[in-house]
Amino acid sequence: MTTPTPETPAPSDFIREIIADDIKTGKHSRIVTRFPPEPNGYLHIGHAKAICIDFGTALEFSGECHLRMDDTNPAKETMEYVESIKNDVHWLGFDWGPHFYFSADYFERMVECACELIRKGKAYVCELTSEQWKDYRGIPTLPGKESPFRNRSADESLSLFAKMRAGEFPDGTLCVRAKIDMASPNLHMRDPVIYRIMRAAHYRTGDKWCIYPTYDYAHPLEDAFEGITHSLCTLEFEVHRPLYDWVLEQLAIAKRPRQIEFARLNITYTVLSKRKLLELVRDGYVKGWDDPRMPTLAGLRRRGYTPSAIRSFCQRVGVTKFDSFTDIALLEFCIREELNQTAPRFMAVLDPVKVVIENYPEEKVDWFDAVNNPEDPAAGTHRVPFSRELYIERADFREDSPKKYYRLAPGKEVRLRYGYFITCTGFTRDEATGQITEIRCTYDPATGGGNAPDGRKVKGTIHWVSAKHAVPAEVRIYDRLFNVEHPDDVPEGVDYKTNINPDSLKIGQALLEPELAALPRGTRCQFERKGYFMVDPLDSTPAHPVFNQIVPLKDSWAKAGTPQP
RNA sequence: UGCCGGAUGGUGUAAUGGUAGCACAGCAGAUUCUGAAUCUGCUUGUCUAGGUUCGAAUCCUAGUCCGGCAACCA
Repeated sequence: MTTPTPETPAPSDFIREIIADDIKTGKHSRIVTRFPPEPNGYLHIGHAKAICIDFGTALEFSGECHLRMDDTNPAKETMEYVESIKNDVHWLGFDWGPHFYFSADYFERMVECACELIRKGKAYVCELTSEQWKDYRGIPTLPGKESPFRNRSADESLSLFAKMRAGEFPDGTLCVRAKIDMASPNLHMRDPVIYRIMRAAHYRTGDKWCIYPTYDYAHPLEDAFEGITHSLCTLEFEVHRPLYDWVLEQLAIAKRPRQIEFARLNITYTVLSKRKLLELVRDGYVKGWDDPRMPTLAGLRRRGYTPSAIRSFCQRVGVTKFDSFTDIALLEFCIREELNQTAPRFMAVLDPVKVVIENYPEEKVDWFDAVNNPEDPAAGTHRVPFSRELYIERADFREDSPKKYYRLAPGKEVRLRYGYFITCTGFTRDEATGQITEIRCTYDPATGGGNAPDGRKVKGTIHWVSAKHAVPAEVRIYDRLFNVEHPDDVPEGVDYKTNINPDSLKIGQALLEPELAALPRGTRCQFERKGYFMVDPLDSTPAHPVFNQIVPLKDSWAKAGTPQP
């Protein structure tokens, strides 16, 4: 198994403590974990947490982690999902080596185990319909009653089970139940179904089977077959643990894996349920599983998130049994933290307004050196052209000039980054729309490159592009998909989709400095003073560059509630 | 009114009977050719009530609140 470089020294948590203890006491000499997704959807950031726990702990303890498709329900599973899962786990930075498995490959062994349970009097074929079963099962506060088929002979059950497998009964008629305890306060122990009849083509086994094991029965077996030592899963399986243990006990399996549960990830302003994500894709609320607004790994990847930033996030989130809600600001922090160190800087104007430098010659062009990354001197510099007509950000000019405002305004001087100091001498406005159409300035020829020989300071530095060198590009500005912290938190009868943010995608035309327009697909960079962007890996072409905003830069000026003086 | 689990600042997470710490967020200031980054400082917390103890977030008792569980889903 290969490893991503650890972001920080190994964290500790209650699961790692258990494992460390198991090694110390000699219970296990080598640990084996597994990540067992059902291939019925794309992996999302919640899975990333589980992957980091499953693969991460195995790695730290020099063990191994298996990737297993938990495909016991053919109705919802497809090969497309299998491929996407493998791709995403790999992309995140983890490697399962030769340990890639399918539950479906264990079906034969599982049937043998079921027969053994029947022979031992621990399971039986039941003919109650699921409707009827509701009465027998009882409710949490009252015990259930036993199925009339519960005490039929093992031989009879065995024979019926064989016929079930042979396809002699319609879907949903007979089933195999574990014989446990109809009075158990834990509903999962009231003779749960372990095999059901379901005629559905399985993406891996085709039409070979018409009976399929249920999760509760299959999972402990798969874990045992693979020699898993620690079976890590989310909290909702906690009440299933007695059943997990029961199955392994009845079959007298010597080396029994231990199931340990941790809290699943929740993040503000997003939903992390496969059902809902599928709905967003299927009903066109987003443009696919890899829509950059989606919390799927495919979406985050397309957006420009890095595997290491996601791993860093998962580590910062921690591992506990407390059902928590993590602030999406933490995820944004993680990607900014990394990109600040690694992303080259360029200038791009997203909402352009023209500036004319009145005292700058018509045909002249200056080429200035721009630092690629102030955090990394080794990244070098690149050249940026300056000429008489420029574009600056509309928001970097105001007619009035409130206190603490140090961008461009009539009579005020600012620095054009890496260029000259300019002073605004006037502007024209379209009277019909009220929009500023052109800003007039003069420049100080002594300030080339952005430094004043007389040592005078300007408080404001703004970015710009030379009009005649500017390259137009499409920019996609993404915002959170939901406009409330807890999109799922809706009153009875209200759908979570009413919380969808209608402005989660804004497409604009930006003007880029020439070098920026030449970056290859998939390149991450910073638009100075705006944010981190990535050249879209699919849609961008040299003739039509497309940039996705990964995350904006923090903006304390905007936060100060600025627009108002 | 059943079973299982959980409760530490706004959020997430440490402290395993001995000074409640870290991160994110927020707020101030310094610095800055990115109102970014960086640096400094600050605000805010042990669910409640009893008990054990020299000493309790931690142990005990009783409550309160929150989450999960009644698919032939996983």
